[in-house]
Amino acid sequence: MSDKLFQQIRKFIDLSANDELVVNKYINTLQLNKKEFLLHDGKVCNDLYFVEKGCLRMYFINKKDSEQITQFALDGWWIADYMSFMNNTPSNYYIQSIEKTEIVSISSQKFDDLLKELPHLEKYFRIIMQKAVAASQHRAKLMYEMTKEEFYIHFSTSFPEFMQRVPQYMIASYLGLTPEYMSELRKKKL
Amino acid sequence: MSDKLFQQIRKFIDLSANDELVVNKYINTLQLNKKEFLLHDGKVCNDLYFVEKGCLRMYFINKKDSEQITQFALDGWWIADYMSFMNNTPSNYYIQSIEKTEIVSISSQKFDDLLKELPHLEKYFRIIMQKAVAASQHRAKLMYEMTKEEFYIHFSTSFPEFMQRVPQYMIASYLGLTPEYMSELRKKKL
DNA sequence: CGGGCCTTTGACTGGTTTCAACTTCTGTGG
DNA sequence: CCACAGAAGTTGAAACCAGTCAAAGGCCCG
Repeated sequence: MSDKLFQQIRKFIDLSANDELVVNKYINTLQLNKKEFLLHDGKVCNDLYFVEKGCLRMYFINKKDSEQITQFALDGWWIADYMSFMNNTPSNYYIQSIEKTEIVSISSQKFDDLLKELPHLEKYFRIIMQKAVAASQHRAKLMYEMTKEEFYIHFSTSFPEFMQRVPQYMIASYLGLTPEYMSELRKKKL
Repeated sequence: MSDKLFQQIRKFIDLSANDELVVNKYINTLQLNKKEFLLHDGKVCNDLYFVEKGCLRMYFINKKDSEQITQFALDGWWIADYMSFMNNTPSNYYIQSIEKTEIVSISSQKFDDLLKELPHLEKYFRIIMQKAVAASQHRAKLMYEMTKEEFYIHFSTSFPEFMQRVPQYMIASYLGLTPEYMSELRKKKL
């Protein structure tokens, strides 16, 4: 069910068996097949999503009417449009499964209630958010210092298994380059 | 002293006069003149910094031996190299004042101690981090969807007062364009 | 008042995108 | 289980956004 989530929480704070029961009152679990949506443009991002197993992508539609991927979420990652989530404003993003995926979700209302009932979970989420900030600082640095070619090589050597798992055009989009150019880079490196 | 910090904390949680005294045991305040450093390459980022008043920049040295700015921090913002802060690993960044600046700082050790003594501050920091994640999602989206020219126009119209406050070459660096190209864009828009 | 840093200008270059056409893969229905 | 339509990936030519380099001008601060 939501084993990986509890396992992860326990990496950062103590969580009693009873706490676990409490958490279970607030969360939902859902099973997604390939290409199912958790969020789409125009809707408020009412939930935080935790990937138990599988893979999600987050994207928006750019001016040229094509999908621009901004994030992937793999096992053990939380994902949401946080701006929309916090302010209850409509999102411009889509969140969609790339493969069969198990999700734990919690609505913003229940998130508040849960944290009221179990305040020591604040620490877990504070750490998770802190890690997310660290990760985005790191990613921003990479994008500043690397050319597209270097960024592609960096990514493909850092996450070779991931390259197998998702279609090329999605990786190209995430890396901010065209499928055509990525194809050229690929050829060059084989 | 650290008025703005307490004021900000109270926007998100209750903070008693006594809590305030406790916090004061853990934090430091410091006054910086222009161009003083809080962090430099090779050093561990041992503190979180809160800008009471003034302006900081965070940058690293790229392959071409020039400064690449990744973040600014204005009044009311927290800044740190979170990767270095959390893992106690050496940073590749510099954090430096751009003008006369008042800072509140807290070391990672004292940060932990403070949160142990006042656990309900976890909520404040959770929210701060969550906002930081939201902001970086937003920034990433802008960088994906805009050309450099659009990004420059967006930035200069969104923060006109800031444009006056810091040298052009720093803004160019932050926006990821050369001073020469930015100069060209400027001319075009006047 | 002078030196060095910041900004501007213009010519040239190249990394990356765009477009269009072609090939290969994949999944769905008959 | 095969066929075939649409999706994904490749190729090559042309165009362009933005960087590089070099040199001159402006301006701040000691």
